[in-house]
Amino acid sequence: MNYDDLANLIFPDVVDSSVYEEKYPKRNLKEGAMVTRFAPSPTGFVHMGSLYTSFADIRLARQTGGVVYLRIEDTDQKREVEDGITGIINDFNNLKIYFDEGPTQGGGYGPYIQSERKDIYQSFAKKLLKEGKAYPCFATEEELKEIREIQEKKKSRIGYYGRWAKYRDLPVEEAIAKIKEGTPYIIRLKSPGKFENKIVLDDCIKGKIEMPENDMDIVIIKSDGLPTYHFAHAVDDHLMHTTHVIRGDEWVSSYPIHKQLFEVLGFEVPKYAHIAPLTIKEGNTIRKLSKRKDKESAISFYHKLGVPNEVINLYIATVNNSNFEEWYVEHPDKTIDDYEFTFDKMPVGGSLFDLEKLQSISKIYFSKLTAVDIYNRTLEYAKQYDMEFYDLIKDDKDYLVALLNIERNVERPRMDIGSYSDVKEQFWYMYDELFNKVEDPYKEVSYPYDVSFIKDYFINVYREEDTEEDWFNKVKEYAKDKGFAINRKEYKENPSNFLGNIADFCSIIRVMLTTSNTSPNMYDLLKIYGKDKLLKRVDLFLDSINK
RNA sequence: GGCCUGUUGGUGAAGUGGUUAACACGCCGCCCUCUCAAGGCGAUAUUCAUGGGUUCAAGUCCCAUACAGGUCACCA
Repeated sequence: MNYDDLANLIFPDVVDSSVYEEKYPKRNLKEGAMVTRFAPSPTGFVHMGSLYTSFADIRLARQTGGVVYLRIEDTDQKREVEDGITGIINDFNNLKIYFDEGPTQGGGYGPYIQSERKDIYQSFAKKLLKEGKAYPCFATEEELKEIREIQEKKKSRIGYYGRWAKYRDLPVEEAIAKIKEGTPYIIRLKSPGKFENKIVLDDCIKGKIEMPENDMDIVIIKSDGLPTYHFAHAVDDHLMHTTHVIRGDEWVSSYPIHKQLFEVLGFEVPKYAHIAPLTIKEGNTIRKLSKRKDKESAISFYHKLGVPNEVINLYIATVNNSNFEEWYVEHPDKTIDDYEFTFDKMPVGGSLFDLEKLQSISKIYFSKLTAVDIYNRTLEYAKQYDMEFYDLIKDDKDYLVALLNIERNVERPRMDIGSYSDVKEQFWYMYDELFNKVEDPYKEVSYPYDVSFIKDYFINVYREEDTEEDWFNKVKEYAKDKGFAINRKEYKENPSNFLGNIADFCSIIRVMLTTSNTSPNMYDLLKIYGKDKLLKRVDLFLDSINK
């Protein structure tokens, strides 16, 4: 009896691994081209964290003329979520993020879903079995628990290794006999490593990290016949010819296992880049952004808010490469695709997720769009999230476009819109349907003097056809007549001589129309709103504050 | 507990032995201005976690301590 017998008993119907080596030849790419992959497990939807990692995968592959593919890691059937796979694929499609190869588009190195690669993993497991580099382990759950308890008591390292690995040196005959009896088992690696030895991970982002060599006899094939993450990683990334494994840094500590697995299998070890996660502050503790706990993690959160995908992308680019933001400001006409991302500019520690920063990026983004563009996108957004607003704007494009154009086509446009929902927020008062719904819109407003003259102003002075200059001259003239100072200095010198200054006068008009002390350029607002409606609003205003 | 990583202003951060310690967000002040936003000017770190050391020179290198994070599954 020898290892071959054991291997054939366990995997009788599996082809030789050399078949796969031939089937998946080295990729024909130019020097320096990176092959990367994004490899999620299908446990839910695409979230900020996935986007963050996949961003690096995609950018780096594209900018080196390489290949980026999507691989679904569904070897844990317990965690399986209904529609997990299609969910992820749809999310990426909706975000207009495309991979060169993957479950839907195919490619020469598939299948791209791990559960469909069972035979491949088993073939390589059989190879290791034959070579005596792996073995069946019959330890029961209780046995493993017992080992751990003893280890804890003795304060030694926890795990299945060395002398604790009781089935490691079980004679082949006995193993075969046990299997024939029907004893349940799994396949473990017979680790050739020693804990005392040091290995070095030369990480593309974090630099050199020294770690002890792996000596754990880790599981490679589970009782359901599927591989563990570690084993699948080695086999897949070898066969798919990944050059750079880009993944979350929670994997750093399993690097010794992975390096050993590649070596035992006779594979070339790929390069690794461990990305620090996006983190969030909860009270005083900082933790990884969680797709379960944090609303900011869900892409739908931004969609509901009306933040465009491009902005999410810009934010991710900003966090991903420390120099991107500065570059982007200096090159306003360029896009993310023009920037060259590098590993050494990626953050080593975790970066705190900052919604405020995202909003600021969004405002800059919006300030570069045309009014028509914003209108169209807002319409689309409102159709999905705000039917009331949709109905108001769908048939009167010109009106909203005119509003959006206020102070837009200038060298330094306004930056007060950071999302599609901000559009309504910004201009709601320009829609009587919305305004009339507000109960007592002027309840915070009061004046130390009678402002009834404002009606007179609108009836007798205000004219829609005036130019901005004429309009303001008339405002000044009128305000002066009513006892307001028309220049700031004059007022500052002698405030008691006046009812207020010109700003106070304008504020009455502004508050009347918008209920607020802040708004875009008033001349434009008044003109767009229209004199007839203004006269009605004035009545409403005066009635309300004179109550 | 073992192994690994990180700690620079209110926040995110640049920084790889010699700089006035970038930049961005925020906040504050002034200017401009009908308001706000934008813009302009300026302020915002006596302690680059703490303590030692190496060096002519240390945020940058070494050691210790503290704190934070990751990881030690038939989960990925």
